[in-house]
Amino acid sequence: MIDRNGSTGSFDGVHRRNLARILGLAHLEGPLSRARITALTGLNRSTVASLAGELIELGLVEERAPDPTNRVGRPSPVVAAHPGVVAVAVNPEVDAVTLAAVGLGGRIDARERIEVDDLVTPERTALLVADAIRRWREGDLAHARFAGVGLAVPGLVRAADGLVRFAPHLEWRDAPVREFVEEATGLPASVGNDASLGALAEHLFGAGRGVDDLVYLNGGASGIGGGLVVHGRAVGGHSGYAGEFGQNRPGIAAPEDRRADGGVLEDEVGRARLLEALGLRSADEPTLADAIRSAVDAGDPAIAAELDRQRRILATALANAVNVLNPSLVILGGFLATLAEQDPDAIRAAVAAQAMPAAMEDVEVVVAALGEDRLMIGAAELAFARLLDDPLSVAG
Amino acid sequence: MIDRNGSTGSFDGVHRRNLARILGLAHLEGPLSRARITALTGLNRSTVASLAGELIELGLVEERAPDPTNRVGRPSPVVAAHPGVVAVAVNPEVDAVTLAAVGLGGRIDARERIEVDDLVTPERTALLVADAIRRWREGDLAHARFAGVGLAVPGLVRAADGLVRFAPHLEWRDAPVREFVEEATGLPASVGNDASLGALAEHLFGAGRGVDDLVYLNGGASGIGGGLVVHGRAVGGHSGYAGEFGQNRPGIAAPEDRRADGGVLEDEVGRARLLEALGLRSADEPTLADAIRSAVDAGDPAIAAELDRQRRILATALANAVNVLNPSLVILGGFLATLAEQDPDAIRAAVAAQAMPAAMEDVEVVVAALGEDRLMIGAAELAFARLLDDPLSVAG
DNA sequence: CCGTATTTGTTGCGCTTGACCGCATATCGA
DNA sequence: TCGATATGCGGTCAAGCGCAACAAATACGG
Repeated sequence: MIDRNGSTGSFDGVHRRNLARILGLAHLEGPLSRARITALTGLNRSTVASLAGELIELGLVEERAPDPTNRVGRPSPVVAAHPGVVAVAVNPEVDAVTLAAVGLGGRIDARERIEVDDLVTPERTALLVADAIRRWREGDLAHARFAGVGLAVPGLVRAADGLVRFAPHLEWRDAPVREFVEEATGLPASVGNDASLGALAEHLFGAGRGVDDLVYLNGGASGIGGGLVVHGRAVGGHSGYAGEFGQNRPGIAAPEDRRADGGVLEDEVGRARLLEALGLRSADEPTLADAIRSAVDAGDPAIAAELDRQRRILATALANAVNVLNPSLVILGGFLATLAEQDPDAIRAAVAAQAMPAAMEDVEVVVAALGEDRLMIGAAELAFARLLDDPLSVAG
Repeated sequence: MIDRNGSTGSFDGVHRRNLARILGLAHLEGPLSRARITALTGLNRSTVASLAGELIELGLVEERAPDPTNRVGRPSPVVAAHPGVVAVAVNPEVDAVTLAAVGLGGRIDARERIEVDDLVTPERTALLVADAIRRWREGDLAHARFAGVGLAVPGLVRAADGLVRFAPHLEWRDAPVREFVEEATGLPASVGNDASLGALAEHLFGAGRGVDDLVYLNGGASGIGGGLVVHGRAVGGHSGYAGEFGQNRPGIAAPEDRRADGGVLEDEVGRARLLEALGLRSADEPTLADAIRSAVDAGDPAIAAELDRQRRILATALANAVNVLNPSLVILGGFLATLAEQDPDAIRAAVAAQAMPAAMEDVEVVVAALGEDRLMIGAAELAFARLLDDPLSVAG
């Protein structure tokens, strides 16, 4: 109740937390010397040595010969996450299921995109995952240790049990996909919302590294999702549904900017309206971005007006978020990144015009950095969570 | 950098944290038996006894004879926050400065409201505080230990150094009021935004007790402010300006509902427009509430329409917050509470109509519980923060 | 090529602290 | 009055981290 962390307040708790801190550093910061770990954690040299040794015995990290560092003094061994520890990341989508084996540190060891004709069911997703793991185990990843499976699902996921409450495009409703995957693979599985996991990935490994308060918005084919980081932690909310910016209703200053009566953000700001303005039927992300660039370069007034309109409305939604959350960073992904890249200062200026000046002082608006690996890395993080939180939990 | 808490990860850290946990329990839960502390913390009986003894020696808690508990077994001594430990809470406002001496546990030992004719300056505020402390020290609180001063300021407060960036109604701009108070009183001082501190108080002692994810909105004379609690912690944002709901621009579905062109939430939803609909010039909070009740009971259509209009717009703003933060509780204070109490289910229904159904499942909308003491308790919490975080920091 | 300064790993020791155990004590019910 | 239950208290134990001394590995200067 008050006690957050099992055995906090006891020696065991200290030990576990210190192990977790070192493993976390190896995971997030990449390979780093024991000396650097000592500096970053404030622990004693001897303590770091002993903890690192314990992590080595657990098979979670390995020590390499020191990097040649042109500095005086005895060189310090480099501690790195063990390459044999991998998580399975899964992203079921309308047209395909993407799977990846992701190592600690965010290294992607294998990646597959399995196209599907019909909508994939939760049961079939589980089978595809089990099948991929079997193939990987017979191939390059024969000696890998699979820590678990993380699923990034485009829909609402209940945090308590990983139940997919509703994924409109997949037509999943109250789908216990976590249990299906655990049964099919024998591995622990976790489920999260795709945009929230994207936010997590950008926070840990992308444009939001080291930023403790950020807002992430992603424009996908199916709408606008997002995620928050507050106090350096991803925000799930009470049930795990936090971050649904697409369902917000921002103010629309000019009535002629409104397209959908009583509509929400993703009715007004969306790929479909951009495609329409371009006269295209459909396009994937890079194609759309190229088409927009060409049209703007050619001086097409229709696309310029539509871009401006969407930017204005997006800016109001972002200003609302800035006022409430006072982040230091706003990250835009998907077609929202395209919207922003087209005129990098325009978005920030439009937000600044509507948000409190003080809150805007330290806000940067940037484009997401991780590209298509984002969801795989976020999903893997979910699968690694238990291990990173308590490395001893995997001890045999 | 990684290490949040000074000496976390060492024995000293464990000891300090355990002391802080017990003091925190006595502070937040009120007097409680050693047995209950043992149960709540998971610490060993002997450990609790030793830690409690240490806190007694520090003069922070005291032990009383056991409460008569009609149960078998040896009765357990009751641990309570020491009544002699107090914080000074200050709330400078346009017409008056309110001061209070608040004990651990939220008990208010003294309270003064000093009316001012002209706007109070930061310098004068500091003198008023020092003066009040002097009087208290000569009176009932002769033996009290003043832990510090907490100021709840109606304006933007920079978290890093407590600088009041801008308090429009007080006409303070970049006011180093914290330093003024520290110089005048010789006590450590902290400054926070009034609405954020109200949210903190409601979270710790009011309608939001035990709730880890909540949104608080307060309607004051000067506008709408608010605060958030995420992961059980108050949200300040990067610079401390978080919670400014009043500056948001929610969608307004019916154009005829709009009153201010290009206005923000507090231009549309405000006391002034309620007073106008009632034909009143000014009124304090209870008077306004009474007037609204009477008018509604009398079937006044103008006030009913205005209440409905404000509720609709407020509901959109709340729905936006619910979608993004997925709280389990929304707390309304000030005239927003009046707005809600008038028709308790109407607000929730209006929010539910515009927020995601799943996110609304577990949301309760309630009225603030603490009344006029809210800001004093929140400000005192600020002053107690250091002590509660590390009880040993006050050791001589 | 060698000595010195610098940095870091290693080792053993000691301190701190919470868990555990046994016994004394306090209350209630029979 | 006695047994059952639950707690307090003191002592002992075990575990983990810091510390200090020593050893090892590197750069630099002569």
